[in-house]
Amino acid sequence: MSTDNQQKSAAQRRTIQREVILEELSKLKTHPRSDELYALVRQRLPRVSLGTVYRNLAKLHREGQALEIYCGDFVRYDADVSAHDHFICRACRRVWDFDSGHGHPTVGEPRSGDLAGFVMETQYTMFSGLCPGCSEREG
Amino acid sequence: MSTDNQQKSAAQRRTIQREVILEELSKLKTHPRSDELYALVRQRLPRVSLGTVYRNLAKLHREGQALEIYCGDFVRYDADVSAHDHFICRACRRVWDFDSGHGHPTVGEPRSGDLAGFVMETQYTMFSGLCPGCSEREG
DNA sequence: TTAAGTGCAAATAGTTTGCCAGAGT
DNA sequence: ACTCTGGCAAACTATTTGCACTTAA
Repeated sequence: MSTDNQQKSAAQRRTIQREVILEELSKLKTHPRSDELYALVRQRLPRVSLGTVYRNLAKLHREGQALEIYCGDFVRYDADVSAHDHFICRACRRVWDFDSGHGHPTVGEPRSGDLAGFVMETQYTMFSGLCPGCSEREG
Repeated sequence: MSTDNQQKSAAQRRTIQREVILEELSKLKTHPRSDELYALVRQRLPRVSLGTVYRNLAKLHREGQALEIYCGDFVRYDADVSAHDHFICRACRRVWDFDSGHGHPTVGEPRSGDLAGFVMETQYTMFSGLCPGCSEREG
């Protein structure tokens, strides 16, 4: 009886804010924090609020247009949603893209019987250690 | 000239608090949050404070006796520090141990030249999706 | 027209920290 | 004794949310 085939997802409106947020995020390879991205977006939209940045990042993440990287203290964002992993420096906490070299094996059925029933959707590997700069500094 | 061969790490004192915290954490396979662990420890040490739980968990983590699992909203802890990965349910946010089946390949030299200089220390894979209970509920 | 989205500010909540008393070695 | 630790409460900070106003469709 309904005219749309979408389950019931509310209509999405195109806004300059979301557009600029995704554009600025896409320019970066640095996996910015929300406040770093906020500063950039503000240069183009001086009246934008941090709340809007958060709301749109969450939306972009839900739609699969952005990755959320949990770093403990905060979240970093990445507009590159292709299959890749990350390296986080334990000293400076910056994040790099990292191609682990063993690819992204798709996990089929888990081997142990007691894992039956789990629906696997995503997987991703986090590497950590020291980046070149910090490894020099720390010896 | 110094009598100890430790670099300068302050003397570690053995305290009941840390002992109980590690004991309770070790009993669990549920990767508790700090507040869940706090509730358990409190049953044995009613006057313990949440700050103490946090301080000791951080200490245990530094010493390699506990894992910190970043779940976005909060941190979960695990006393099993052997090589294993985790599955997090995106609906109920609970965490399970998960043996991915492809082991923990040690990453040798990164293949791309521009990754030279990175010191790799740890790596670990996070799986996510729906647990059996939530997958039933959500269809 | 109308409801999704925004700006703003206040509220949340997990975690950290300063301070002084208490306990391990 | 000498200091690392703990208890307590206040502080911090990343993130979320309520509300009235805008604006895309």
